Amino acid sequence: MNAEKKLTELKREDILEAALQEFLDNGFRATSMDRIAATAQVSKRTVYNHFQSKEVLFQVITQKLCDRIMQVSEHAYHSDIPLQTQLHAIAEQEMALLISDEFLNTLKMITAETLTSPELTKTNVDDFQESGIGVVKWIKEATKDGRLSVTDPVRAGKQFLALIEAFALWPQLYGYSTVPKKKEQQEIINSSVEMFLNTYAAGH
Amino acid sequence: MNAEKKLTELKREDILEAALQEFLDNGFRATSMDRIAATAQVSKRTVYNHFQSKEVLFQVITQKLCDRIMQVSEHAYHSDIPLQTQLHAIAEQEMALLISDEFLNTLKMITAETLTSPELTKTNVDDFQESGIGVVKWIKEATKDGRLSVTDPVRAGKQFLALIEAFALWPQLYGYSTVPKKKEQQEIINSSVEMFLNTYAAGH
DNA sequence: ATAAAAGTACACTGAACAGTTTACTTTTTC
DNA sequence: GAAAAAGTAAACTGTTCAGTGTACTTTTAT
Repeated sequence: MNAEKKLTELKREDILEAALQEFLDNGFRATSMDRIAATAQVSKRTVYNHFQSKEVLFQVITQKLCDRIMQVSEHAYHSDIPLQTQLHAIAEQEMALLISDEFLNTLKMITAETLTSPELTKTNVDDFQESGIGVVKWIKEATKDGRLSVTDPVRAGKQFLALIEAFALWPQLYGYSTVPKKKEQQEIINSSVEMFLNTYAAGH
Repeated sequence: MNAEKKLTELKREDILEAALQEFLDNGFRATSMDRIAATAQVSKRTVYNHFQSKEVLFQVITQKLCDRIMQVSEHAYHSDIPLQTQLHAIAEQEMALLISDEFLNTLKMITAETLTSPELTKTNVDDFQESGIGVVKWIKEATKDGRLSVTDPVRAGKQFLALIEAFALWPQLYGYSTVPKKKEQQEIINSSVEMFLNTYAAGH
């Protein structure tokens, strides 16, 4: 018996790590099980001993990635702090997530697979869909507190995030723009907060 | 000689039509040249006589699609019509494009290929990138006319479009929402116009 | 009418790749 | 230390598919 971990456990981790790398780099179709085995320095048979099929391996990996990334950002509402300040913090947190390599690479992979074989990524897309929930909750609380005037909090939340994603997500997904610099990030956030409050702050 | 068109021209069109159908339905990778030939009712050799390779055929087709779809929507500025009215019309036109089957299917295909083989769709993505230009021009004119107060027209344009795309594009791309109903479309447009003018109309 | 151009059918090459089988070795467990 | 569990290497099956070669027929141009 090994003082550390069992061999079979180590092998499993090697496979997961290699597959993660390969899938992120090349996507599902373009990644071969032979290559995963080689990268993991493991025989192909061992890969199949741990994972029934390429599909299963892919799903295990994307689920892990989504779990790690999709800690639905909760944004505590504070009745004693200016809305502008709070929204600024929310925007910064959301943007930090969007521009992280980890998030973008995962989204790229899942997007590609969603558009070619939706079944493969069903649960992952469901995860992404729920990402805006934290903001919506914050908006509801600020509304209940009388400081926002919002009739459709889900729509308002989507709008706020859309203003950020337009600069910090979609252009990067398509590769026609790189991650905005710090100064530009601040401008985007300021402008988004301003637009949101101009429309939704209570008392005009 | 034929009174109509030469056979070779007809064949070429049959191939393009079949390939368009197959690529839109199944994407680049999942479409085989054998299948295109069968659908076009043409021998595979003929396909290769007209198009050097699968890549070339794909690029010809995506370029045609983009040309048809990307008639950069020009929006004439009228100094004698309320901005709200004009923006409403602009939003309606943009939304009509986004929710059209033709646009969405093309975007799905090009997105999928962009994320797996960027070289294959380079020029297409460049096209999409320019799509917001019409709105930006309108904003510049309204600003010059003193009715908008906008320091960064490109950013303002992206923001306006983002507010629409958040409801009428991205959810449909990922398949977690269907095209909004007429009534919902109007609400989205009204809200987008309102947000935009609340921030950018001249004189607060 | 005839030569050149284009099309057809179909067999073929060569590569990639998911997943299996086999015969053997190493690690773990009791 | 022996049985069972896990790993290994490598060959193999079966399939898909881009692209070619060939021998033949149809269309078009002059």
